[in-house]
Amino acid sequence: MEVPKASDVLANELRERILSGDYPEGTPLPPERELVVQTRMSRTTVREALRVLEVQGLVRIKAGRAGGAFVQQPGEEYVAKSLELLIRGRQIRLASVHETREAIEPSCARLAALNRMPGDLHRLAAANAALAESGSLEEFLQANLDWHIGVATASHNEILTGIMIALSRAVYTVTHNEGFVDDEVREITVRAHKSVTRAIKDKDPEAAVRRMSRHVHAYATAALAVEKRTAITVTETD
Amino acid sequence: MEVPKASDVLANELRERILSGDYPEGTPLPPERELVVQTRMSRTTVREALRVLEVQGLVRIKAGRAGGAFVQQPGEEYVAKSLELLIRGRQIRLASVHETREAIEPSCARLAALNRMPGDLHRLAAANAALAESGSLEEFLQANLDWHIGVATASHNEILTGIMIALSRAVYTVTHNEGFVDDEVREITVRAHKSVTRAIKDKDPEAAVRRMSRHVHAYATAALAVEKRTAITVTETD
DNA sequence: TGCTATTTTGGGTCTGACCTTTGGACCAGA
DNA sequence: TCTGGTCCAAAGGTCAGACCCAAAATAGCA
Repeated sequence: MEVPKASDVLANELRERILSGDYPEGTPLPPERELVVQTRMSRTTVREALRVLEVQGLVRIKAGRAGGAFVQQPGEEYVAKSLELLIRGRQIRLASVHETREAIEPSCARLAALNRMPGDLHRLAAANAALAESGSLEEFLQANLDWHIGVATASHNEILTGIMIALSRAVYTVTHNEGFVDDEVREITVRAHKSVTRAIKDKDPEAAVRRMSRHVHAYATAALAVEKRTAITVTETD
Repeated sequence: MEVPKASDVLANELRERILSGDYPEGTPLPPERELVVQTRMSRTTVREALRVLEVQGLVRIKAGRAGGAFVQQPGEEYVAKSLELLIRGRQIRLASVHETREAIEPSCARLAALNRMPGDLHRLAAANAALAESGSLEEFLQANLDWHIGVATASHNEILTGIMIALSRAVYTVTHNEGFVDDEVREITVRAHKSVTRAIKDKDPEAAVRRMSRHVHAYATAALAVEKRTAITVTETD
C-alpha cells in the first residue's frame, strides 16, 4: 500500500514539468492561492512543495507584489552545495578530497587548454595577480580559489565546473585555519599557476595536464603533511 | 536591511548542529511540537525547516508513533540527485557528460586498482556475468550501470562514487531509448570490462587507467555517432 | 513634472483543528 | 504461558482561515 505525501506528489509533478522544459527560464509558476484551487490541496501543502523545489534549485521564490515562484534551471551552485554537505557531514578524510582533486583537476586543465576563450584568460591572469600581491592568508586563499575555479570555468564543462567549485571550497575551508601558507609556499604556488596558465593560453593540453597534476599533487602533499595530526580520522574501511 | 525567513534561520541552525556532529547518526530531533515551544515559532515554520533538511538529506522523517526527524549524514544519493537535476535541467550536451566521464572514470579505475577489497571484485564479476548473459536492452544497460558503479565503489572514495553514480545514471537514461546496442557492441563491452576488471584485480593501476580510458572513449564515440541527429542541441558557447 | 501616499498582489507566519500512521499496551482466548 | 486482536497515544500530515509584511503599481498632490 502506497500513500505518498501530497506535497511530494505536487513537487514531483511540477519538477517534471520544469525539467521537461515546458516553462522557459524565468516563467512564474501560478501563485500559491491559485495552485490551491487548481490542485484542491491546502496552501500549506502547496507551499511545502514549492519549498522543496526551491531547495533543489528549480525555482526562485520572491515575496511581494509581482513575486512568486520563478522557474530556474539548476546551476552549478546546487551541485557544489550537495558535495559540500557530503564532505562536511561525513567528515570525509581530507585525503579523499585531495585525491578527488588530483583525479579531476588535470582533466579540467586539459579541457581548459582546448576550450578556453579570451575572457577566461583574463580571469586567470587577474586571479594570479591577486595571488602574487596577496597580503593576508585570507586574500591568498581567496585568490587561489578564484584561480582554480577559473580553470574549471575555462573548461566550459558545467558538470566539472560544479564539482570543482565544491571541492575547491572544501579545500579552502579546511586549509583556512592552518597556518601552513608561508612565503615559500606562496611563491611556489604563483609559479605553478603561471606555468599552467601559460599552457592553457598556448592551447597545449598535454602540458596543462602535466603541470596541473604536479601542482595539485604537491599542494595535497604539503597540506596533508601539515594536517597530519589535526586529522579528522574517520575510518572508512569495510 | 536583512529579513531572513524564519524557517531558514531554523534550518540553518539545525543544519549546523547536525554537521558539526553533535548528534550521532539516527538521533531523533525533538518532535515538531516540542520545537515549537523551544523556538517560539509556529508549527508551520518548524515543519518547513525540517522539510528543507529532509530534501538536503540531513534528516529522514518518519510518521507515526515513535516517528520524527532522525539525523542522517548525507550520502552519495544526494550528490547524484543534484547532478541529475543539473544535467536534465540544463539539457546539458550529451557530449559534456561523456567528456566528464572520460575525465573521471579512468581515475576511478586507478584508485580501484589500489584500494579494491575482495567484496568489490565479487560485485564486478557478478555485474560482468550479468552483462554477458543479458537478453534485453534493459538488462544490458542495468548490468553495465552496475559494473561502472562497482568500479567507482571499489575506489573507496565517496566523492568520486557519488559523482560517478550520477553520471552513469545520466548516460543510462539517455542511452536508453536509442537502439544502438547490437551484439557487436555488447561483445566489445564485455571484453573491455573484463580487461579492466583484471587490471583492478591485479592491482595494476597503470593498466586500469589505460584500459578504462580506451573503453570510455570508445563508448562515448559510438554513442555520440548514433545520437548525432537526435541532438538536444543547446548552444553553450559564449 | 515629480514625489509621496495608497492600494493591491502575493509570499510569510500564526492558530487551532482534525486526519492518518504506527508502535505499544492491554486484554481475551487457546 | 503464549498468541492474537483491540484500543490508545504519540507524532507527523493536512486543512482552513486569518493576519502580517514586502514590493510594485497607481493615484493623488504639490
